[in-house]
Amino acid sequence: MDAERIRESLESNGLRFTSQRYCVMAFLLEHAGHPTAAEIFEGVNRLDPRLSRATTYNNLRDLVQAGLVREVAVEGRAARFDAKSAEHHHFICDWCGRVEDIAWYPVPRPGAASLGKRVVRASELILRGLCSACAAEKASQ
Amino acid sequence: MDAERIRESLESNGLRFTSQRYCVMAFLLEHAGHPTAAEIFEGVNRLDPRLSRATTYNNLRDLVQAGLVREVAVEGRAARFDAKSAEHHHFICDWCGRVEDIAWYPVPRPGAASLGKRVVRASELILRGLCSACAAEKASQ
DNA sequence: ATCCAAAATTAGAAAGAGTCTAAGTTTGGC
DNA sequence: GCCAAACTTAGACTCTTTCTAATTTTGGAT
Repeated sequence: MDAERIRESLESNGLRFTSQRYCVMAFLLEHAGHPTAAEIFEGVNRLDPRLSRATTYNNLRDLVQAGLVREVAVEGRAARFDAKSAEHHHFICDWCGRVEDIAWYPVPRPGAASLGKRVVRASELILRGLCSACAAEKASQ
Repeated sequence: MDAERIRESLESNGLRFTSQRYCVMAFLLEHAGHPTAAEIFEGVNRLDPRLSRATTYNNLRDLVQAGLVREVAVEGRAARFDAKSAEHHHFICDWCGRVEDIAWYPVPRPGAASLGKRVVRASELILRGLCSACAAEKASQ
């Protein structure tokens, strides 16, 4: 996704194209490893100090609302972010908190009976366990 | 699950049976609405002031590790807790953050190829959208 | 029953993550 | 170029959770 594509995505969602917004989105596209807000702030701010912490959070919130970015809450740790590209599932490491993508495959949604009057917008499958690095470390101990 | 059953569950996981631990577990069994740590602390502490905030968190951590309690991280909000009983999925309201149970049905796990050397301990399906209260409120506006 | 070490609990301080405020700056339509 | 709305900012603040160091409780061994 180049700058023009990002501009279009933002504007079609009623968001202005600002230098800061662009940098946050570009950082997420270049760093697919699910960075935290703090990592995004540091990464962008190091290259271009015209980005504050508050704006990092504001822009992440706006990008999530616009559907361009996905947020993954991890128990007891900072949330992680993900530029939405191809559909995929997530794996969360119990030990180090790392979030990894798992190739997408279809998962059935529940029937209307068990949903009642709820309005379902999205469904996601989360796998938990040990990432390969942590599994190796545990095995060698 | 009565006191004796709770005692056995705790001891078979190497946890001592303490008054505080019991109260936290009992509170979760009686309040299936996925309370937050703060709600559990207030609820138990009101009846029996011999429970501190730190112990609430310590016990929740221990109970989760022992597999008796499930923790649900919600983006931008306090985690919610759940005494593990019958298997079920979760619905999280985008608007109010409420967590609700969805009747269980089997969900396929990914093939070994897409897992690599990861060790998968659990998988969970999370549905997102508006709970019936929030959906009704939105519709009436 | 009593003693002991390990486990658990406590209050309060501190850390970490995220939000808010009020003032200043940028954006894009006119 | 002008203007209002949108955006950004620094830093204070809130909320959730963890840590610390001292005290208490627990259950096994006498």
